[in-house]
Amino acid sequence: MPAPLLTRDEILARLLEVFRSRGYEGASMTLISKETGLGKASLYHHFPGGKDEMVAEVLKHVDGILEQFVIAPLTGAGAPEAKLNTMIKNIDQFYCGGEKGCVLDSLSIKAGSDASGIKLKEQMKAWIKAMESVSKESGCDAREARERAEEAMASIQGALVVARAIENKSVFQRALKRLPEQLLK
Amino acid sequence: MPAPLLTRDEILARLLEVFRSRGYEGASMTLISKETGLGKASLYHHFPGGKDEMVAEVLKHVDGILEQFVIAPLTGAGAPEAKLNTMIKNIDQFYCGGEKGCVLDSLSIKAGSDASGIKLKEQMKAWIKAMESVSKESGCDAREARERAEEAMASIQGALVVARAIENKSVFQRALKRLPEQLLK
DNA sequence: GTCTATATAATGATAGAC
DNA sequence: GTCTATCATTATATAGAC
Repeated sequence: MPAPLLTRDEILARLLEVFRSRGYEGASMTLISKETGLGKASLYHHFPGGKDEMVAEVLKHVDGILEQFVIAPLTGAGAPEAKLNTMIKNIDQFYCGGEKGCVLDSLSIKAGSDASGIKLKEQMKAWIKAMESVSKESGCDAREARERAEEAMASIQGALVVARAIENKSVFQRALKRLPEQLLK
Repeated sequence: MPAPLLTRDEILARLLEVFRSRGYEGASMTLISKETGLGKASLYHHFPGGKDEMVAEVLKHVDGILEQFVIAPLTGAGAPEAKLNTMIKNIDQFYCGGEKGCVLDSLSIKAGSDASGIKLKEQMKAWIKAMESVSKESGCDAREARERAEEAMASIQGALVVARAIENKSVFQRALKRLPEQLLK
């Protein structure tokens, strides 16, 4: 009985990288095997439901990242501007300064209204809601805070798309820099 | 010798829909056959190079759409605000008010630095450049116009991503509404 | 130019040894 | 828990009739 080569968290972290760079259909079992270093049989041992279960577990893993990098910083104590700056620093790191794409975008192509589609929707809404709350704290009324948060989410996602497409990370960096004025009154 | 069921332009229009909704890997020949109404053998008659050639031809077709809906309106005669409003009306129609995604995003997952990747990059740059020119016309200096245009591109792309993810087209509508103040001095 | 039928390759998934 | 070997299915692509 060989010892596990990777912890479950390490496996999920690598799966996340494969899915966000290749999408659902582009992430073949052969590629997943290569990128994780695990044989196909090992992967099916960990995820008997195959790719669908991998996606489901990766999205649960993303729940944790979202909580740690976005929700907790934004909903804790402190001044709105300071809390927002923490989130900005975190997502700059998570997206490698704009080099890497967002899994909520990559996986949304395959996702219809199935389980993963619902999950993706919930996660983006949770992110928006957290930004909405700091916007309210800064003095925006309910509707304005909501709209500013949705626009901020679009700025982040759009900057990632454009940065990848034209291979220029500065677009993402400027989007991050504009977030405070975009969200706070 | 049966008569052609579809014109080449109609075929390309349908292929564009398949690729922008499913991405490269998600668009299987079986699905493409279903969505275009053409048998696989017919598809290979029109595109001997298979899916790669389809993508290449679809992107050439997108050149025309881009020229007609974006480049020509923005670089022709007229006041910057009027020209921009024409583009906004055009892309609102092309993306069905935010219902449909952008093929430059959907296909960017498969595209590395191959031919299609280079083409996607060129097309998004051409779009940005056209918006940059109206920004300059409105009084922005070179650098500011460039940055505003990149941010406008990110606004459009991001709004499409968010609108699809949270199933709320109003995000895209508001992004369109903000484009004039975003681009023009 | 389109069709049916088929060849060939890659895919997701499993069995059984260790 | 991981491996090699293999299965069944689906994929891309082609041949040849009409």
